[in-house]
Amino acid sequence: MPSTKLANSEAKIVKLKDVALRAGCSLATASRALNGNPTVGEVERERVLAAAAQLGYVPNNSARALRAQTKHLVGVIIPTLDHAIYAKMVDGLQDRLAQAGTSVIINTSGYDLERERSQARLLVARGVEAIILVGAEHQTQTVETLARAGVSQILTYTDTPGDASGAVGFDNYASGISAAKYLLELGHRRFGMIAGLTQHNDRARLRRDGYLDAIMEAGISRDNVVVLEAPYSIDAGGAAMRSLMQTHPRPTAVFCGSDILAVGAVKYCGPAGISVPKDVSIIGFDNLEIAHVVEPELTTIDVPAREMGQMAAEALIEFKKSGEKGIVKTLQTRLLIRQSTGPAPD
Amino acid sequence: MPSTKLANSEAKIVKLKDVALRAGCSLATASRALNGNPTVGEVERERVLAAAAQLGYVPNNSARALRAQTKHLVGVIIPTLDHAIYAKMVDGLQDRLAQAGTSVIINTSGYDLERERSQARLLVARGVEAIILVGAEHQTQTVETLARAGVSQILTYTDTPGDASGAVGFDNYASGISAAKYLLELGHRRFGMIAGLTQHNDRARLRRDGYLDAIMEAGISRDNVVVLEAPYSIDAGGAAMRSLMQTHPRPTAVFCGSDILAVGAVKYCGPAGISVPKDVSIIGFDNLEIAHVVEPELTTIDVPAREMGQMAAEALIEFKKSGEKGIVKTLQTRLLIRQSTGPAPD
DNA sequence: CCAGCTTGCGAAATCGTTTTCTTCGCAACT
DNA sequence: AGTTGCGAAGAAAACGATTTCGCAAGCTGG
Repeated sequence: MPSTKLANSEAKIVKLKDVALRAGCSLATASRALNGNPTVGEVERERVLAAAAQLGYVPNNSARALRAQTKHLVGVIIPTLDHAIYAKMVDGLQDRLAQAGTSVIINTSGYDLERERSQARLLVARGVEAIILVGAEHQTQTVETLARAGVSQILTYTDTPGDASGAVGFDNYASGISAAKYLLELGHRRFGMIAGLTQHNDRARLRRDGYLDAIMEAGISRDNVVVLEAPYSIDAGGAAMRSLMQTHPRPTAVFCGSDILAVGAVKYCGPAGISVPKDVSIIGFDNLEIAHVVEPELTTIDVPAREMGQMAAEALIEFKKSGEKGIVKTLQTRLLIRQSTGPAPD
Repeated sequence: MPSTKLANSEAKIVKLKDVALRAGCSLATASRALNGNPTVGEVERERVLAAAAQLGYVPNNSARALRAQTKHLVGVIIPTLDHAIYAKMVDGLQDRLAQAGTSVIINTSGYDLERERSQARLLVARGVEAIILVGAEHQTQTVETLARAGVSQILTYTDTPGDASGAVGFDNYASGISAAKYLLELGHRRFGMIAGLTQHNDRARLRRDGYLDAIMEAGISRDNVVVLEAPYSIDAGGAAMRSLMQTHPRPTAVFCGSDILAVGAVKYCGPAGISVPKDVSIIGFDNLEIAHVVEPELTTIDVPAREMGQMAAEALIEFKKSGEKGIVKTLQTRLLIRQSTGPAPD
């Protein structure tokens, strides 16, 4: 019944038919003109384009998708938008995909792979053509659901695609190694690490393993390195640092799995009478803005998050064209030396 | 052919017709059964549901959306995901909307209203049923496009809905006043402000105006307050602070339109030999994480960003039910007094 | 000058649902 | 008995685009 609602009095939606009418041609021609089909003449095309512009025509995507079987829609599932590192990645992704006329639906899993799975299913129902995930570790059900629905997957923050269509990221393990090497060069011999929670998080795990392996490699005894885990929050980082500083002998260098943790660690030291970097060196990860704000400024490993998002978008586009699985784009992380690290105390 | 299914290369898509066939009923009945329409008998419904489950039926969202004109899809356009304040808002929004079975498409405008307009068009084309915008100032074309497409609009970060369907936010003007009042109470008489770029940004403008008006109200001469504008970045905040500190006589209190700017300001002071808060008091806005990290910790105005997102979601749901335009939900900002403010120097 | 090709365009089929319209049967009322 | 009312379910009409097919010119080459 038309009388039920009359909130929007003038809500006339302009359809392709209206455009065609205005341009004085058929629906078919209008459609072709707008889609850049070369079989339509120059004059006619101009007329259609002009009409569309004048009327402010916006094509109905559902109809288009229904008929043409292309939705120009991808989903992304990240742990949380709260952390700048993921927000930046999504920003880059979104930016690049928008240029290709593709929209992005975002879901957050809160580091919970179970929730990730249900989000994935939801996205499939929504008809996304592809999905962007973080990390290499996922439930087999997630992967299967996606594969069965013919949804291609791009992994980020990792350089090992596994069964996915592609991966865009960096070598977490190597990054851990580089942190260790730098600290070893500075003469440190007793190490600590505040890792993110490694369960169901391959990135946190690999950073830790790289760090540990490089230290072992240098002939340091496993007794001289203490590893703690903490959820990604400043407070948790501070708490972990406290535990670390209570061990005897205490480490002179601490590598943190994220700047968030590192900031917590640094902030703990001041009031506790521990000097950074004189008494203890601290390295972060991600190169967030806060790394620059905290005192002393944080030595950290820079992760090009925005580029990663952009390149993920490109990998996706590339994959859709070529159909070749296993595209890998590796980005480089860089150790940024600032003020939170220094030579080992005597 | 009776061969049930090829491995997983070419999975046959099961349509409603298949379900109906299997359940031995018509399309219409199958549709009704699946949608919980009460006019279908118990027995029939069970049969349809069973058939759908067995076949692993997933409705084609495009077709459904096309016919039923409901996509369970909303768009949000924010300036950038880079700033935690917006990321948090989106996070809250997404969270709450997901519970209602609605997905969110995110676009970023980079504080550019022109880009916002084109993003809006894109979202309309995608068929979003509503759109969430930031602030009250938008191009008339944006508003028109949305109105014409029958897309409801919810504004955030503002409490004045204008022509939109609703607004969820806070009183930027009043927040500016409260900052000024607090500084006046502390005895300050010469004021500075580092505002965000106020062009096309009503929020930045209102905060500034509230601040200024409250100061004037207290009988302070306009000569004793200097207002600068800066893009939202730490460096720009620092640069603005430098300019501010070079005026004579220089302000003893500075209000910044964002914590980002305030952090830049605070960071500038240390090396410049200016003590915060002894020589100059600084107030931020947003209560970002960095406000807590910088030394001294920042007095700031807390903006409940995540709640704002959640409430925007609720406003939207409410609006869809009632159809009443002009829902306004006002949130309270709070002045959080920390260490970057103190009594005016003698 | 005509067969054969290309080009430009319109009519109509199509995508997979939801929703209206209709029909049918049966119980209940006048 | 005839009519009405009602619940359940099927047939067919939307929804708004794209795409297939076919037709009518306008060429070209033999």
